[in-house]
Amino acid sequence: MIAAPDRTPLSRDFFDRPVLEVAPDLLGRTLVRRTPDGPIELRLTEVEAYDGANDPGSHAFRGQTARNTVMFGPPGHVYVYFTYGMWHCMNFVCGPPGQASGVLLRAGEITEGAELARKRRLSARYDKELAKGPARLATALGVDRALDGADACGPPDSPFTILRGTPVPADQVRKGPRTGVSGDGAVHPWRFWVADDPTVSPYRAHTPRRRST
DNA sequence: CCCGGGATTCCCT
DNA sequence: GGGAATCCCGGGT
Repeated sequence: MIAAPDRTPLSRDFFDRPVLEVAPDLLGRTLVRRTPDGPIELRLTEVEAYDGANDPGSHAFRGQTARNTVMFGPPGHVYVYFTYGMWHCMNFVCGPPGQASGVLLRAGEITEGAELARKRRLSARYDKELAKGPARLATALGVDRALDGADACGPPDSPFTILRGTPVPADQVRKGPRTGVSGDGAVHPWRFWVADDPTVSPYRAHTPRRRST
């Protein structure tokens, strides 16, 4: 028998801790995303920590701007950014206001509403690829900048709710270098994933692009 | 499977 | 101006 995931919401205090504690603790949790067409649920399998102003890999490293304002606010809210001209990615803000830490949601398993996720991810050959990678995850859940700042610890009809789910035992948590991060920010092993999970995204070291003239 | 190149727009310098 | 917390497709092995 496998115990059913715990559908109690996580409290805001869960996120009001050092980001390196929160990130591995998020593995196995259930994110509910309520779309106009119905709910989609995701079991988190891969995340990355970004440690505020101390972290050269963080969007908060150079201080507060219009884009990253939500990172400097209270924990438990969602920071959504747009990147590479095409994609959105989402984070949970961690630590007290001003800390500007966050956890990037890199991959997960769709456990409810797969038919809704498939409509947004037409290139996915298998369901395990629906949310395999941070931009794929955001696409599958219908997340864009309009949801920047949404509260994942708010009322039960909100766009997001994060549930206790089934936390992953420490001996099944793996860690390694962050994906896609360049320069000094690449050295930290702040990517966390569930051992042997088929929905975890493949590691690709950062490769600088040439520019066309 | 692995690797390399192109897409496409916003943000900060 | 130039890079970006990425993805997809095509070609080779």
